[in-house]
Amino acid sequence: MGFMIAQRAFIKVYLITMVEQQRGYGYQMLEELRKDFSSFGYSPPQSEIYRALHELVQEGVLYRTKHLKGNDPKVDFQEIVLYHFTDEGSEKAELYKKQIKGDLDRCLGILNKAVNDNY
Amino acid sequence: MGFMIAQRAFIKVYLITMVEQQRGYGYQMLEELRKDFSSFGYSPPQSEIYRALHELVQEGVLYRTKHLKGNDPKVDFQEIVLYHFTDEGSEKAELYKKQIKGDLDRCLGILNKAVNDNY
DNA sequence: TAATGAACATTATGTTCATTA
DNA sequence: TAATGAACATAATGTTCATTA
Repeated sequence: MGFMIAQRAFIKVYLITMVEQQRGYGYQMLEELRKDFSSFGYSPPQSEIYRALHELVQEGVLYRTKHLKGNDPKVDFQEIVLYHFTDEGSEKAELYKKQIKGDLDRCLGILNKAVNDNY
Repeated sequence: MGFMIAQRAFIKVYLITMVEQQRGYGYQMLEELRKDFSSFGYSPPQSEIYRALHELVQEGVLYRTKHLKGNDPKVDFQEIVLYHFTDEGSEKAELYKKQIKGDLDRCLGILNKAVNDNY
């Protein structure tokens, strides 16, 4: 076991939740997370998002589809990658989330204890 | 800023608190921390304790004194190292603790948000 | 085994670069 | 600039070894 939860795992859980809600592609999720956490002074690095997504694909949780962003190819032909659950993906994802939930609680326990013990 | 608090910083705060309370030497503090956190599945590695203590000395917060562990040198001549605050040490330590408190709260905020958002 | 310390190895990250229907 | 990805660099750890008044 490590000390705190790994950033990667933390991000993966968010990505899973976002895919559940059909929310967007990598860059978009990155922006959303950055916005959501900016008040905490936390800005997830771009590389971590993509690494996390790649891992989820590797692990057979997600698969990818490519699309053009805009509907008018003349104006906007930027390619984006959307993510979806594979057949066993939803199940795997839930298991993973459950595991990470334990980790989050563990970290909360440790940190709360530290506050109690030292302040 | 990083993601979670670093283990080193976390341990340093505990060491400072322990030195405030005159509790023991490195190995002993290690054992105590391990015992305290065993229920969380967290066992701080030995190297981190010593590294943290060395850093606190480097930073001018603590200084060291060497002693023999037992009072009877025939029975026990194991050398131990005790730590004390330097003149400016207490002040520095309090500042450091204050800083880390902010970090702890930040981490708690992030983790609680994650639980709310994903579960 | 207790106690300290250093050396070594590895992983998780952060940073920068490359590419573009 | 938006979007994706890979490459590179480094810091923070975890693991093992050495030493012992």
